[in-house]
Formats: sequence, C-alpha cells, structure tokens
Amino acid sequence: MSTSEESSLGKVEVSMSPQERFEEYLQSRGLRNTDQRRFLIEQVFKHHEHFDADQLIDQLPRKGHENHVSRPTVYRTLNEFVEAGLLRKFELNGRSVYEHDYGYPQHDHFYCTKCHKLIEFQSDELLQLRDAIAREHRFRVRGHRLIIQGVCDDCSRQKRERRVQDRV
Amino acid sequence: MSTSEESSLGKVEVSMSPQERFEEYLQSRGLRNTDQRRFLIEQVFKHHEHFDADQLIDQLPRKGHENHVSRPTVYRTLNEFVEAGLLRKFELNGRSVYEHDYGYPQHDHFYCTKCHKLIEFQSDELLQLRDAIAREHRFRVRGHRLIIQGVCDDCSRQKRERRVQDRV
DNA sequence: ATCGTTGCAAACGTTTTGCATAAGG
DNA sequence: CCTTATGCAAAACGTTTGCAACGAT
Repeated sequence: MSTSEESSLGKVEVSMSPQERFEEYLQSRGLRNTDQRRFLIEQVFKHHEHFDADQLIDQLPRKGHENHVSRPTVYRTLNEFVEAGLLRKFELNGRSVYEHDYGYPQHDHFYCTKCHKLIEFQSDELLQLRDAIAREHRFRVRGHRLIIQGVCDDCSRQKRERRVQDRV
Repeated sequence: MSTSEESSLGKVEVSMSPQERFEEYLQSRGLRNTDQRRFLIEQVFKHHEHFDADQLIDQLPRKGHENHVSRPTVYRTLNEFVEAGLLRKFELNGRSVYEHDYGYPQHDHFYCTKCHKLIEFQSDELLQLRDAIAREHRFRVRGHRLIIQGVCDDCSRQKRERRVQDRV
C-alpha cells in the first residue's frame, strides 16, 4: 500500500512510508534504527504542521518517562531527517523550523508578522520564472527559499472589524 | 549634490547620503550622533558587499586603537541602521547578513553552495507574480525574501574544466 | 543637567560537542 | 564483538543585556 499526505496543497503519492524510507537510508549507510529514531519519526510525521526543536521536545514524554528522548538526540535526529530528505529546514527569526519534505509537494510560504503563522502556497509559474531567471544568469538551481512577509487575511479582517467597533 | 550607488543592478538616485539620512533619523527620535555611529556608517557604506557582524568587526580597528568600536555597540548600531532603513538584514546559515538598503534597488539573491557567494538579481516579473499570488490569497505583502540555492556559473565552469583536465 | 550611549562582563537562547555508557547489527 | 547511538554535562555560537562610567545636546 502506498502512503499519502493530507494538506491544503493536496497529496503526493509515494511508494514508502517515511519510516520505511528512513530505514532504507540508515541501512544504506550502515547506521542503526534505534528506539529513539523510530519514536521521533512517528511523532514528526503524525501531524503536518511546521515546528521547531522546542515544539517537538515539548510534545515528547518528559525525562524519566517512557520514550523520553534527550535534547541532543532530538537535534541530532532532526539533522538526520533533513539529511535523509524527510524534512526540510529553514531559519525563521533566528531559529530552525522544520517541515515535511518527503511525500509532500514543493511549496513556499507567507509569513504573517501579526500572528506569526506560516501559510503555504504553491505556484508553478513561480518555479518556471525562477528557472528562467536562473538560466539567464547561468545559475544551476538546486532549490530555493521564498518567504513573503506581510499580514494574513484573518489578521487584516480583525483589524478592519476593530476599526468598525471603534466607531460605535 | 545627490548620491548614487554603483552595482550590477544600476543606481538609484537619492537626495541624501546615508550619513545625512541617519542624522535625520536620529534627530527625529531624539537620539545622538556619536563618533562610533559616524565611523560605522562610513565603514558600512564604503563598499557594497554583503557582510555579517564579524566581517564588519574584523575590518574595524582593534581594541586600544583609534576608532575601535566594541562588539555590543556594533550589534546595537547595525540594528539601528536596519531600523533607520539604511540596511536590510537576513539570515544565512544561522547568522545575520546585512546589505545596503537605502538608495539601493530591490533585488533577490542566488546563493552558490560551492563558493558561498551571494549574487544579486532583479526581476520585475517576480514582484508582479508575488503580488498576484498574494492577492489570490488575500495576503497583504510587506516584503519578501527569496534565495535561490545552487551553483554559480564560475563554479560550474571550474568543474567542467577539471573534468576536461582529468581526461588528459 | 539631563538622558542617551558606550564598554565591559556576563547572560542569553539555540544548537553542538566530548566522553563514558548503552545497545543495535 | 564491534561500532554506532545515547545521555549527560559542558561548550560553542552569535547575539543581547545590566550596569556604571561617559558624553552629546
């Protein structure tokens, strides 16, 4: 059975689960599939939201409880997930933010400076334009990062409503 | 006389020098124009390259010498330059990178993962596409950050040449 | 005289490391 | 059994802060 991911951007059919994919990655490099790695991959792929290391650690069992994973191991493992192509990492406000990569379509983000939400969007035109620009400059594209900052619809709606209230 | 900046992207005519602009900014807020600020603005606008705090500090006189500026003051002042609209700041590999903003046209960057150079480019089409996408999503754009990663022309040339040499 | 600015040292928040112990293959 | 992985504590990293002394207006 093939796995798929739910999201606002739709699904991408992939032939292996993240777990299977990671096992393959580990085996190909002679690395080991430990309890911690198995547990973390399960947690990380349980939901689709963007997250940083602290958010992940907060949702993990505390020290002394079953399945607790130490902070250094969380960091080490997140780096491995990136290395294995399961996650993508980017910087936002000086900290690393992770998102699903494996089995998930290419996309970019709006970043709302009011509510600090990341909103995904996808544009083929953008990719084409990117490649056209790169071609002009003889630059070999491997990928890109685009974040459009501003105010999301929800937040500008709230502002408008508050303005109306103020008049009453 | 009006000032202008040289660059691959051309010039933008501005009515004040960065120094004058900063003085105005300071005065409007009741802040003070100190020797350190005057010296730093001169250093920062002497060349057009991107730089981070350490690179700036390295090109400054060492402790004990004339015009030395302490590390905290450099950081504080860079933040003020950003606040004043003279510089733009962005994150690259976990550190803050600064570039001229005042008197300099909007642009984006290629980032070469071989030589770690940042190469500027400018595209009006990109801005239009950005705004069109944002409009669709009812997102109010304040700005954006785009970095296209890959390999620059110089580096792929070198690779090609090395391949040819290897055959000899 | 006032109040913003500086330099120092020390703190900060995030991420990484060295090392001894544990555990996967 | 061999080697990789883990947890701990401590370090590293870039950046910020508290505070007393300083200096601009």
